[in-house]
Amino acid sequence: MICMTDLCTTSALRLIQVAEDFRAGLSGEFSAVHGISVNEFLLLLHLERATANRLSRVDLAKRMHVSASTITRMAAPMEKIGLVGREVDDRDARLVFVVATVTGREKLSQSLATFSKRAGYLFSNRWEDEELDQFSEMLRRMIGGTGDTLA
Amino acid sequence: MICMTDLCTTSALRLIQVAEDFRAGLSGEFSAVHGISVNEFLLLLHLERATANRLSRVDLAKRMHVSASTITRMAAPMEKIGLVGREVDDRDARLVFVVATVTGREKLSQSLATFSKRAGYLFSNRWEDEELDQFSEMLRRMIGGTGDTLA
DNA sequence: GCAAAATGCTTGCATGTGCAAGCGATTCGC
DNA sequence: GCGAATCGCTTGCACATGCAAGCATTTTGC
Repeated sequence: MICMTDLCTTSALRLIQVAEDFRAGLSGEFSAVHGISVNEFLLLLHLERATANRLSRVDLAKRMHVSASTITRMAAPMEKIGLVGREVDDRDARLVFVVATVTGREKLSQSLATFSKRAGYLFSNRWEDEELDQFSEMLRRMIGGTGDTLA
Repeated sequence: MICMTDLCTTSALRLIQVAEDFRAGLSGEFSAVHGISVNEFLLLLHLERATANRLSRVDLAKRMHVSASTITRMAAPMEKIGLVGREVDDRDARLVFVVATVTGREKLSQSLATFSKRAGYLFSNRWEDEELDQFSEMLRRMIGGTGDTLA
């Protein structure tokens, strides 16, 4: 018996599986070719797509579904190797923004090319343009409307 | 300029984001209501859907995109609380299969209900049945054809 | 104005995970 | 058959991460 519940469940399972497959493949190439993790890539991407190209640590944490302490500990080595820097807020001394350096933006650009290549593998030669359009639009509708989105 | 590459990239980013949003929400409810992690749930689900309802540790590792040592360390506490047991292979003494106990299957059943409920939230009231059908079929095509699939 | 609550960030501790090494069992090459 | 290579699993170590506590700063309630 196929009912709506089953279809939702199956779709959600497939969604998780496809995302994890893709991410697992990405992980190897990222560390080998670019020397960064997928999460570090996503951190740089969040910065690039944020207003003013900078984000506080708690904002980053919410967008990346990790704790604030993880952001602190992710940013430290990225500062050390010059991918990101920090900016303080004039009005609120508690805020410490994370900003991408020029080096960080270059790293993001190179990593994004790898990402796009693999994204192409994931879809290409299987789907019509129209199908992909529709798929992308469906996913857009599934992302929460907070606006703090990557795509 | 919108080209195929951009569309693939955007779709892949959205795919990852939706999957992580969903998984993050699931994680809290699973630990609070069922006392298991999402990965433990997925381990039980892999067992349920495997032929003979059992899998070796390396098979589990491949299907779950984790290392073999992680399976060893995940299975140990699950054995302790009676969710899974172990079976040895008569012909190959190296193989130690992981099998779900009755308790484990009950836990899976309850957890799957939570999963389905949240999967329903993810899709329901937004999509037509036909759209969801198509979405599910698209995801099916994106899963590698090894057959070791959950859905 | 000021104390209390809230906010942003960091740190200590516990847990989860991957990698490499090690051990026992099996298969391969000859 | 037998040694070497392979395979399945486990363990030591290092690293990543969440939670709770702590500190500094800001906002709130009065």
